[in-house]
Amino acid sequence: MSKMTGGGDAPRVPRRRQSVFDITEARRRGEEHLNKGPWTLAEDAKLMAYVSQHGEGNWNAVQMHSGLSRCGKSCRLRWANHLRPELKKSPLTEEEERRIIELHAQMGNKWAKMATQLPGRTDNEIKNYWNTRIKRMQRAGLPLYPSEVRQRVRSQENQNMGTLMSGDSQHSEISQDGIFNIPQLDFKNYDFSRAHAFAPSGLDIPDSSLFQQPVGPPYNDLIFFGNSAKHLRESDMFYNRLDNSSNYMIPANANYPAEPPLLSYPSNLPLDPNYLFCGDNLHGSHAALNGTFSSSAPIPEAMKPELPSLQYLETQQGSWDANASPLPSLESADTMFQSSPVEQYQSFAVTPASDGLLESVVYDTRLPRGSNNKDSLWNTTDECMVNVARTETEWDPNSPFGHSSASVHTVYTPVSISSVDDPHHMEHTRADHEMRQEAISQGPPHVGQSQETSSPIDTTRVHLTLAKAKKLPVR
DNA sequence: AACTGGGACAACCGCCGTACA
DNA sequence: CTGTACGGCGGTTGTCCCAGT
Repeated sequence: MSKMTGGGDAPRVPRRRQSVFDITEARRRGEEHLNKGPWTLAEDAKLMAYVSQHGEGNWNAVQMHSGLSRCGKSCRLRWANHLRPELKKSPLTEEEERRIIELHAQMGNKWAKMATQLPGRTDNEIKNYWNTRIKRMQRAGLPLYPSEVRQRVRSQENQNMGTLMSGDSQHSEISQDGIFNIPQLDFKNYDFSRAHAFAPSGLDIPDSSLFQQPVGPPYNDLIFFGNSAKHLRESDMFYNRLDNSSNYMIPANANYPAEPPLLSYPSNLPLDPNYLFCGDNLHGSHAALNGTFSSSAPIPEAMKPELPSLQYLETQQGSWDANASPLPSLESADTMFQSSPVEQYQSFAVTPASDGLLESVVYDTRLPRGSNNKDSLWNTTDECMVNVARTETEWDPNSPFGHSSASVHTVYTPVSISSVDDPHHMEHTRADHEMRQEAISQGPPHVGQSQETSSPIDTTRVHLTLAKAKKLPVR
């Protein structure tokens, strides 16, 4: 796997963190005498002795019975992650790595659940592995999931969508959790030791798949773009693909600079899945299909991409309609901004891929100024404004599907089923709106102008999340 | 040799659900 | 029904080690 895993056999000797306050500090501050930071061998011994005598659980009693100066939480964590005898201390095997990816594709950031499928492995271990993987892939501009996974997911999503649209809940893949179940993914043929092998495949989507899906399976092709040009350039294959495939990342009418545009994907970039759907009235889809890239403008709110499992956000019921045009008409750039101000957003975003799958997402493009083509946002501004249909969004760049139940429930405001005309909704979004207006006001003139026009359809954005109802926030 | 960046890992924090008084 | 304690979970941060420059 990586350079560090080789030494996994020799557990690192815990060292005291310099930043954690120690016992004396705690005393000085009059706080309870509870140790923090790395565990010592003596502490481990005490904890193990306690557990062997009293069993697991009742962790808050550990301090009392064993004399450990650790809070119950800390004890539980230490036991669960390090001292349990059944834990594997060896580095993750390739098979385990496969399994993790597979599981993540199925359940998103459900580390604990994933851990139950990987005997001897802890949620923390899996989480760390995944987070490292994300960074690595992002840096290299590679998709998180092997092409096999994406393809399978895509086909599965098509099936799911078909089922959804037909209203045949009996055959739906939706589980009781409100999450789509997808079949086991076969990683047998995937060579994890050669991650670059699938770099091109991440972009290797048949043209036919780009626009012919009535409803874009949200996010199958998750591609990370490094934060820096340096990183992006490291991926020659990716670059070549960029150059050669106008259907992809580059708008057909874009004027290319002498060198390919530099793309990056801010790690905190919020992306709106809505954006990715190919409904007629989804502005985002316009942008996507127009190949419009977004700017690297600062995002008004700090948002983090979260990770996913298979969930569908319904942006518009209509967009799921089979009659919905899979290919939004090409419109002028101005059209892209004609949505309710509430949902105007200075953008970032666009999805290259409009295969509807789109995780292929990218941002922070640097475009040539002074282009000739006025119809192209690319050419009218290098700080492209894209209407992002969102209220609050967290985008999950890690999943082939987009949002996890967690992300869905934490991210999407429950405007569900209500329109923005709803007073409550308006109230909720006012703050956002103000911030966004401020940001938008800095945009190109034509953008601000178009804000005044509100498209009715935009005001009825339904976020139908399939997350557990109990998870939905009550606001 | 020093510096830097990335990876691995450990641990903490905050939130949430559940059990129980 | 309510408040509290506890445990679980996911996100984040801090530290160390190693390799490359």
